[in-house]
Amino acid sequence: MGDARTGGVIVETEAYLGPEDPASHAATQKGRTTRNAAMFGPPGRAYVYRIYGMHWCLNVVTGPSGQAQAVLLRGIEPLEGIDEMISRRGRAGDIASGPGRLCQALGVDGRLYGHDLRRPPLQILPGWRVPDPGVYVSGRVGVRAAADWPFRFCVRGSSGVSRPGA
DNA sequence: ACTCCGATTGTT
DNA sequence: ACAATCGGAGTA
Repeated sequence: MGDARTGGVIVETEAYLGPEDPASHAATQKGRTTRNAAMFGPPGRAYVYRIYGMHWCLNVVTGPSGQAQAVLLRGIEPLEGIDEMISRRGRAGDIASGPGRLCQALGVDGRLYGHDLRRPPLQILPGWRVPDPGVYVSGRVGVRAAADWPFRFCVRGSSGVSRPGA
């Protein structure tokens, strides 16, 4: 089966701002390009891009049109269609912890560029509140510029977090 | 046209 | 510690 519904709870995210954020694909020097165009579009859409020539990364555009703000989804804790996700990943461990793994597990690729995340085949649904003590903040992973900006949010103790910290 | 390198992952 | 792998972005 390659059509089983898959999904989980988002447990690790990273925020990226617009021109004022040197680590953002929308940084001033770069401006609007073909690749980051979705970032400048309306919120609630998917900004998908390829990294290192082999992995996909999924962002949720968050700022209003023109502001180019987005949130990178770095990890989910698998809930539905686990077998399908394991099949897509080709391994049982680390199913969807990490931006690349998350996309592979959910079957996300460039076809979803600009997709409206309120509707199938990929949607974000209401979850539940996590009390502040259950969340910790850290610097961003894998970036050179502004790596220390406290924009990474993780659910404490979750197995879906890619690089567990405090 | 050419070079550099990345919001990563898996293996050595 | 390092290879895999390639298109985007900058330079010319």
